[in-house]
Amino acid sequence: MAKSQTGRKLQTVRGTHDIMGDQARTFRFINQTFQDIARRFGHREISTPIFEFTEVFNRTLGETSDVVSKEMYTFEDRGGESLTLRPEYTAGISRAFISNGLQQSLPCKFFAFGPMFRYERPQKGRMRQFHQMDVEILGVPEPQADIEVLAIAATLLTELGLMDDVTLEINSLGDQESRNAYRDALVEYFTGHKDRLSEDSLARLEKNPMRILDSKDDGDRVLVADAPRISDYYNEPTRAFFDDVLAGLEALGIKYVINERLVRGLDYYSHTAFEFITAKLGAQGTVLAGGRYDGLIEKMGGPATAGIGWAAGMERLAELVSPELVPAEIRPIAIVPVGAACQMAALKLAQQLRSAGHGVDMSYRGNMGKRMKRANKANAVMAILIGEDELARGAVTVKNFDDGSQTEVALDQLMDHLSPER
RNA sequence: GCGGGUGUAGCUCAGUUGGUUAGAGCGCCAGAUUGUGAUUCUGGAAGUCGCCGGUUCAAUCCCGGUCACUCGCCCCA
Repeated sequence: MAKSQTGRKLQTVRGTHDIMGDQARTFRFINQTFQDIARRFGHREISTPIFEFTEVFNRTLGETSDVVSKEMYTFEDRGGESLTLRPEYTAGISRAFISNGLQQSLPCKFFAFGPMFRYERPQKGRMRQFHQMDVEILGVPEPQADIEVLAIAATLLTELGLMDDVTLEINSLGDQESRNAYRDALVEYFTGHKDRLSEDSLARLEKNPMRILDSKDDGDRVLVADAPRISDYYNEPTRAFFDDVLAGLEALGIKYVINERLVRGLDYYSHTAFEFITAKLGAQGTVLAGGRYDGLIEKMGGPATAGIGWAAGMERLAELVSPELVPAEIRPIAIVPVGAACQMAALKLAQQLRSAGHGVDMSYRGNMGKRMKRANKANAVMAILIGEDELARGAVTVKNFDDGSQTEVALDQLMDHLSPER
């Protein structure tokens, strides 16, 4: 292993990775599929800075959330400002909405992607720098937005060939009134059973009681089984809203499972919350998740604006996507000059073909045999051999690498000869 | 932040009950083949056995620490 001058191993920072080779190709495929779909749904790209003033995140995500309390990459810049590398996209997009006065142009439909940063213990499907794709609709309080956003998700997972690997779990956290009523009931119930709660859940009871519903502790699960159910606390508007969302999913043929214990980690959610979950990734089964956050923008100091969106983890998706679906790199045409005298002619031809849109590979040194080897390694479709003999006749030799066949083609007919191949 | 597993060549892995020159396959480079690749044959380069310390006449092997990876918990995409 190579070492730096300080004698330390030259390696990436824990939980970060170089993305290259097949993984880079898979990422590109996923991202292009995502962007294409988002545009079809009328979403526009937004790209916000990778870091923001720290308040942007700790105000919106909730002081007690794990992300804020222990996972943020926060640092002071040279001017003494506290800045934070973004741990998720919604807060930054909401900030951008306010900063740019976009209430003038509601509704706003955005898509975004890029790296996120969370200081966590790395695990399968969990890194300190990871990549998300994100979709948001701002300014639509109607359930139609929930349905649309879920339709984008379902389309994406379908086109990535993952719909069979994944289950959509959905829940309604209710509006403020329903949520508060339920929360109170939960606290009362669990407080009555304090002695039987796990240590973790005792802490949750203080910080975020709804999290107890998610506990993996066996003792907690027994208690949770008899805990009050959120659906019993829905008020009429909440019930009607959730029913509309579910009816929309049914109309679109999107299968779902209602999970009344599904809660989200970040404070800003209300009404719809959902996760697409897979069993194929070990402990990190959530591949795409989101929900409604109607109060967030107002809480940040902007105009009261409804919002709903989701984020999907690229690394997690990439682990699931079948390699056959990922487009192969384009196979280049190799240009092989035979002898130094043909170097310039080869260079010109390469430029000509590249300008015409062909992928062209030309190696930098070596005799013909070497260059042929190199061309083969580059997975070229064919080699164009340029030698003095052919050149004198105004022609080149075209060799097909797949069947080994070889023909002489006049230079002025070369473009036509190549076009059917591309 | 907590617990388990792992760390030998670019990659996948053998191996040494502690002993002097640490191996294989793949890959890479070169030659057979200076106007023909993929096949075949021959040769070569490449390792401070993750790092630091301890035990020992002797450590890649045993012990401690550390770093990284990995699996799980917390939490999350």
